[in-house]
Amino acid sequence: MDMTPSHFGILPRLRAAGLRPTRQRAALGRLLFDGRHRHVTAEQLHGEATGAAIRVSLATVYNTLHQFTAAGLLREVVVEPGRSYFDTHVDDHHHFFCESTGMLQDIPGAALTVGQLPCAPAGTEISRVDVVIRVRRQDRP
Amino acid sequence: MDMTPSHFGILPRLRAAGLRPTRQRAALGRLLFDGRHRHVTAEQLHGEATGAAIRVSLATVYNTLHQFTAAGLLREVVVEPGRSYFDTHVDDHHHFFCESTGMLQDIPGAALTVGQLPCAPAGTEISRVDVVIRVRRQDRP
DNA sequence: GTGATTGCAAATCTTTTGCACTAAA
DNA sequence: TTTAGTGCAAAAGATTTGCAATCAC
Repeated sequence: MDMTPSHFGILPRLRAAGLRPTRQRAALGRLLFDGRHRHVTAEQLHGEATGAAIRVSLATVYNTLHQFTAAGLLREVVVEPGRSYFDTHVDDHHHFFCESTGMLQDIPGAALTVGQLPCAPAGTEISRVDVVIRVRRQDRP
Repeated sequence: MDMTPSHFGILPRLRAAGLRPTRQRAALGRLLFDGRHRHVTAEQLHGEATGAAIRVSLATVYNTLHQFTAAGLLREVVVEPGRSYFDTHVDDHHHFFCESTGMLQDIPGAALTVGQLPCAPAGTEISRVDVVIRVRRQDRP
């Protein structure tokens, strides 16, 4: 798991991914890869950029998130209909999703084990196994 | 796992769930609970109804699917951003999702085991564990 | 310069809502 | 009757797309 802050490496990292290091991509990359594991929606990231006085259109945020995902820098997590989360942690791991707050949280790799896996249907191969543990706040249901 | 065809029992079943057995609900119920385990989107079900000469508006299909879900007759499965599937199989089980075709498929209960489960974050309790095995067609990637 | 990238606004797609109308009890 | 349920069309969100302007190389 690479937790290296990419402040200083975002440009080469974009180049390595075949993405031209534009002002917008670099700025969004710096927001995203700050060394923490983050789960953001396009709307959230756009808000952060705006708050940081970075001028980016929402459409570009969407495009960039998908380009980063295709390049393997991000991973898309689907837990709610009509809203996509992007995870800066791309290694194999799973998630808690709080239905009360909409908060997404990594499950430490070792804390969850998937035992026996079934065979994929004929003619298909497994591309990924996603486990989502849905939780609810006990106090306000 | 109750595989009883509900052709003859849909009206009492709706009443038991506190839902007035209207023409539309009964018709959609008959399409859904035919003894198979089905995974449908609102759009698909609306198409089926139309094809079967059942006049229902798409809005009513959405309302009905959510009412059935709230009543425990259906279960909502989220695997794609911007599209909800409803599963007529409400017992504990997991899914294959084919990214190539958008097809959803039940995983037989015994074929998948989740081993060690982590504790839920403080102040929360587990409401459900969803496992989605994403697969891709080998021939056309 | 040249082709990739961006911004904007409009378009698209799924889902929800408001409200007058209809039908179950 | 009385109240829940329905249809329609409009609204709401999230995401995408078309195209001219802009930027990296």
